[in-house]
Amino acid sequence: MTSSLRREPRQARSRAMVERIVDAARAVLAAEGYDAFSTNRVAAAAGVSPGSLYQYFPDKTALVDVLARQWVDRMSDDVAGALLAHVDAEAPDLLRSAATALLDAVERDPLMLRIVWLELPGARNVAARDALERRVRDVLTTYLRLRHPATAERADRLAWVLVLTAQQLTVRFVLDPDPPLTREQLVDELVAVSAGVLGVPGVPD
Amino acid sequence: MTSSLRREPRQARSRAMVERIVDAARAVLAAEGYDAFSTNRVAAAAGVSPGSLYQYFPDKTALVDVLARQWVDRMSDDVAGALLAHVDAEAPDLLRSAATALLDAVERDPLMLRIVWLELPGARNVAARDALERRVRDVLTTYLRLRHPATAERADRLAWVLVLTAQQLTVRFVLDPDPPLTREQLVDELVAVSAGVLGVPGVPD
DNA sequence: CCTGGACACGAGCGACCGCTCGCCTACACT
DNA sequence: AGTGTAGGCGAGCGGTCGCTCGTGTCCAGG
Repeated sequence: MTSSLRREPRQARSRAMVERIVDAARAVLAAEGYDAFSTNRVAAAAGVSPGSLYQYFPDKTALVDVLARQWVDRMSDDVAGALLAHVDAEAPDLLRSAATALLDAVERDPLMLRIVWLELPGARNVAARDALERRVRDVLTTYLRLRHPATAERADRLAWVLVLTAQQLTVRFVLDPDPPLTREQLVDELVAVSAGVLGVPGVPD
Repeated sequence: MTSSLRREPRQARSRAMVERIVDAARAVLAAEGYDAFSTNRVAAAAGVSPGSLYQYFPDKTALVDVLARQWVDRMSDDVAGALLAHVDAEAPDLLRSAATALLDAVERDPLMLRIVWLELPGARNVAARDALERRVRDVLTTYLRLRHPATAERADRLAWVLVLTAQQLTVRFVLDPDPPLTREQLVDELVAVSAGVLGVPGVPD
């Protein structure tokens, strides 16, 4: 991966400094929102001078990009891994496992979720979410082609619908301070939606 | 409704000025994004001095709020009206009509949709979307209780799921410059999702 | 001990922002 | 014409921001 750093930190001390800056950046963002996210503020929070910050990050957006990329990578690893772990199950068990795993992944870091989803300004926000969606959608499309050949020729459409739907419901559930349903109810609804789209039986009810 | 204007414009000339400012604000936002949306820039685009702008708007956010509120009002009128217009149909015709009407409404002003969804900064963005969602969800909840009494006790949950899902799919479809499905296919998927959640037959296939 | 260069520092530059306020014009009314 | 006033005007204020660059520090190699 090409680095977005201005100068590659070669010594342990330099790498520690970059890490301190990134951690401080995440802390400022989480605690005070994007409005307070100025480079001077981040440098101060890291106990570092603005000049030092700019030895390693070419500009402010590079710093945001590092945070967003870290989050997207971890999040998509979680989700993709969770889906692949249940590949061998049969529907509707598969759907239920996948829904639960997805919800677990989304719930793991609500602070950064809120930041990436709601705080980052337009362009960065969209880029991060797109990267996450594409990764998850690719995994799902591949799975559908392999394990659900009946829907093969519309696998890309189905993956688009399922990813956007499941993402929206889980994210909003986690971000909602007072959600109108419980975790278990949400999983039920996720199963119902997926079953409806896939044309497989969800709950025999 | 309480006005967010600093001074209520009483004469025709004043009202025309407010309108010019609001129109210019929308134009700047649409053409150059929120980064270029400075009060000086808007005033210049309206052919008006910054001082005049601040005779009617107490601060910058008030101007954004007017734009957002106009959009939310029109959008939610469209959606709620479209839903109520098909109240008498039977599923799955009802679902198909509702899905089509929803898509029509969302497609009506893609420019402002993009602005409210992607450009406005966090807080304003969320407030506008919340207002829209609540309005549509209320209509849907009422409908479900009346016409779908079998699901009455979970009507609020169902409305939450349906509104978020349909909203996400339609909005993303409209904003996506190269969507992976056609309009007709999207309507089909909306019907399938809704049918799955409601537990009614969607397409007899 | 001397020296050179990598690195960290932080005051501050230049630009732009939201917003104000004293001035001036235009018009209603005498 | 004279005059009071509502309202439009725009230079510019106070402040913040992203970012720079001259200076100082520290340490490795001779």
